[in-house]
Amino acid sequence: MRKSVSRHTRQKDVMLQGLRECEGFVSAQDLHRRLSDEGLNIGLATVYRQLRSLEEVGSVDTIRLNGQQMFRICEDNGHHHHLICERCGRTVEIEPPDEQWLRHIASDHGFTMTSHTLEVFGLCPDCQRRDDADHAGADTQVQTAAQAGAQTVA
Amino acid sequence: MRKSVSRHTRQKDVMLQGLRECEGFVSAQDLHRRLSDEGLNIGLATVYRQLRSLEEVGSVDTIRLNGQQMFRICEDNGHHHHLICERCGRTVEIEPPDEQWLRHIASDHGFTMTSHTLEVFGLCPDCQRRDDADHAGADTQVQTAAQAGAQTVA
DNA sequence: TTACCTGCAAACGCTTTGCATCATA
DNA sequence: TATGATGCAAAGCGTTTGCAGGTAA
Repeated sequence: MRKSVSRHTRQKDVMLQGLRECEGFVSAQDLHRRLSDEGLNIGLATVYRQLRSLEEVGSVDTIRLNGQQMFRICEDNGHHHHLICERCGRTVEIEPPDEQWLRHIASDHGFTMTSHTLEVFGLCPDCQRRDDADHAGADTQVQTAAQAGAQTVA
Repeated sequence: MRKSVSRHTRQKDVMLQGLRECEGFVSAQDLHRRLSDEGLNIGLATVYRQLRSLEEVGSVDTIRLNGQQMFRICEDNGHHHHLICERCGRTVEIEPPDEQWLRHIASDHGFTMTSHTLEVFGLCPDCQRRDDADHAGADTQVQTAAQAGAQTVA
């Protein structure tokens, strides 16, 4: 069993560049489209493969939103959580909750904690403003895509 | 615009019964298979449709695990979170984190919080024991399905 | 020259939908 | 009897994979 060495390719650069240009989380498909629009040709499969390996190494962190996996570059390592705008995907990192507390809760039930997720969804200042403007005109349809999405709990 | 009235059907009963028999979260497919095995015929599409409407009403809560949506009956309303065994899906409800704190964090960044997720993954006592037994034999492959799954952050 | 990486397209798994039929109220 | 619910199969969607050709080292 030989250890394979990762090679440097144009596509990898393109990927990182694309990720860095994003403010918040992007889906694989969006990232691919965005790169294609810039004329930086790269296969969709490659985007997925690259994102997966970046995830494994911990260079991107991911969440699930609207049935898709969303990715965000993350140069620093270490565990953190996000405050996410459910409209535009803009992201702010927030401090982790008290992990000791979580671990404690787990062991109270005989569980050994291995991991946890915490995501806070909301509207960023800009989208809020835009939202208010919209409401001034027509004010039906309160439900947003993200709220309709799976994993979020009110 | 007339309000449509929900009808009582055999399938709905079967669904609820099936859900009640589950200790933790089940996927739609598993639930369907489980019911079929019991001879309670019900279409897969119906299972999905039913789960969706139960979710809308708040009678089930859901999480995402391994790329599937998992469902769990939840007779009480009110927001809560879960401690989930990543091996067998067994679930324990835990108290919500300090929501005021989350809301505060959000507004610190100009966000309006609309929702949040918190899931704690681990091994339940039983699976832990089973795991130890396995390790006594072969002790390779540490990675579990759930750890490899998307939304979990180490 | 080796073997990792890429692109394409086909395959996949979960979920949703169109439509004809069934059955509740 | 009217119309919401169901079942089937097909379609949809995001994601993964097989494979032949490309390319870094």
